[in-house]
Order: sequence, then C-alpha cells, then structure tokens
Amino acid sequence: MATGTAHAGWTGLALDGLREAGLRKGGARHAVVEHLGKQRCCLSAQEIFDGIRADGGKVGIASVYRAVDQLADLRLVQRVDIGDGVARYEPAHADGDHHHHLVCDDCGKVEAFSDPALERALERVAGTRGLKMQAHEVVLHGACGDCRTSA
Amino acid sequence: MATGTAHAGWTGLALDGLREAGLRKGGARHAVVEHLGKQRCCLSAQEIFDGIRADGGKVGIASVYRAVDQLADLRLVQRVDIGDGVARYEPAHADGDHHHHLVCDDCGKVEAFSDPALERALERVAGTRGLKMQAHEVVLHGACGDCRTSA
DNA sequence: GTTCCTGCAAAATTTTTGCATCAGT
DNA sequence: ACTGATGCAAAAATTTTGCAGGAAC
Repeated sequence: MATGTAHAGWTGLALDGLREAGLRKGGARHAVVEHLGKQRCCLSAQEIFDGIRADGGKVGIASVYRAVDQLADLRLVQRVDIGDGVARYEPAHADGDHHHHLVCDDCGKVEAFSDPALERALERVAGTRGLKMQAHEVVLHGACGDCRTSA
Repeated sequence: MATGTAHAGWTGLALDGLREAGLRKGGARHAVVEHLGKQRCCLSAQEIFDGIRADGGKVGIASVYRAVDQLADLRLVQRVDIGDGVARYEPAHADGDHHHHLVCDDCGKVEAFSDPALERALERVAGTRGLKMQAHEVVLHGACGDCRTSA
C-alpha cells in the first residue's frame, strides 16, 4: 500500500484497541477516531470538535476530551505540545510512520519530519538512562524558510 | 563549589539581558530570575510563585507569568512542556549546559539528560528542512528504573 | 516627575466533572 | 434490562488582562 492508506489502517487499529480494552463503540469516540485518522498532523481538542461538527457529527467537547484521554492512555494517540498552551493529539503509529514537529514561531506553521538517526539517538539515550521508553516528543522551534525570505 | 556556580552565572546573564532590553530592575522580575537561577530543572509558574513566597518574597502570580513570558521572548528561559498540561520554564544556557528531559509516566519524576549526538541530529534535521532553529525540546516518556523495579 | 513595574482581583481560556438521558451489548 | 457512553452545563484549573499605587530611572 501507498502511504496514503496508512491512516485508514490506524483507524481500524484504534477501534480494535478500544474494543479490546472493554470499551463500547459509542458514537462520539468513534467520531474522534475517524476524524483523527483522516488528519495529516496533530489537532487540538477544539479542532477535533469543530471538525466533527463540520462533518455533521453531533458531539460534545467533553466527549472529545474524554476520548483523546482514553486513546492516549491506550497509547493509540500521542499527545503533542508545541508550546502554545493547547494540547494537541495525533494518531500513534506502531512504528515506521513515526514523526516529529518543526514549528515556525513567526507564522505558527507546523511541519512534520522523521529522521531515523534521531530515533536511534533517542533509543540509545533511553537505554543508557534505564528508561523503558513508551513515547517521545521532539519539537524544533525557529523561523521557517518562508518567513526568513519574507522578513 | 564546582557545577553549583553555573546557575549563578545565568542569573547575571539574565539580569544583563533584561537591562539591555530596556527593562527596569523591578522586584518581581528579579525574584523570578533569582529563583530560576537556583533551580536544577524546570519549574511551573505556580512553583516559581510558591518558591519565592516560601523565601519570604512577596510577588503576584501575574508578575511571575509576565516575567517568564518576557524572559522567554528574550530567549533567556526555555519553555518546557512535559505533557501534563502545565507550562514549565527553565534557564536557557547559551550552550554546553543544554539538556532535555526524561519523564516517568508512573511516578512523574523528571530527569535531565544531554547527548551531543542527539543535538547533532537535530541540527542536521533543521538544516535539511530549511529551519533556522532557535530552540528545541525533547521529552522522553516511559517507566523509570525505580518504577519498573517496584512494579 | 515621568514611565514602567507590581500586586490584586477580575476575566478569558482550556480542561474536567456531574448528571440525566441515550445507546450498545 | 443493564451498564457504560454522551451531551449539556457548571466547575475547576491555568493563564491573561485592567487598574491603582509604588518603585526605578
């Protein structure tokens, strides 16, 4: 499969994970998983809420928070904090499609990147320090190419 | 004392930076800088507030937020987000003493680490993606050695 | 003396919780 | 039917802002 279908795969994986955890298939949680699965990058709870409503779904913001919290507990979503005070969430891929974020402090743009050497360095550090690593987050702040040109 | 004086150096550097930015030497900002300079690791605004009060200082929580915000703008402090929803702040050392964080999701313990190879990987990624990197943050989550033993 | 800083309190945001109702098993 | 999930609204927690008084220059 091409990379485009990876998220559809995550959606199924996440729904399976929820079922295995003994959770019922309620409408709100399902909608949150569906919506997250369609996205390229991290979304805030408010953005997930707005997105589901825009698609005609009828969910409460509280259910969105409850859903992402449960999904994060099950390690099906990764909580991402880019430093603006609002928590963001994105699908946690088993491996391979793992990525991190570049944030432009001028225009607020967020880009994703992945780097095998970086991942290896992180694994090595965790091992050295006796940490059984279950998740990690890397955020680079700076001025992106566009902003440096236009500035 | 050996390493213990490094922070005292930052305190002076930060006060210089504030003066050069045309800011006056008010009591609250000074207290925040002094308190941050004494700490080993990142502190939340509330912790800074409590710490200053415990030392007999009389500051308002709003002044703490204003101070860390200004210090972050001047890149004298680094904002650190370990994923629990509260922003933390720590002295930004020019170079060398730069570090990142290991967070135990079981006991909440936060440890610092530094790794030159990791830094090189980050620099390389930023360069490749055209980002002029001004700050970065790495947070590793997992179970620390203590928690794995006791669990 | 002027301008900026500070502390307090109130406001704005973001996130969590209570509860009656609804849906999945 | 029973049990958990949901939406709304209220509450809690965190962060920001307005303002009068005080301190630095």
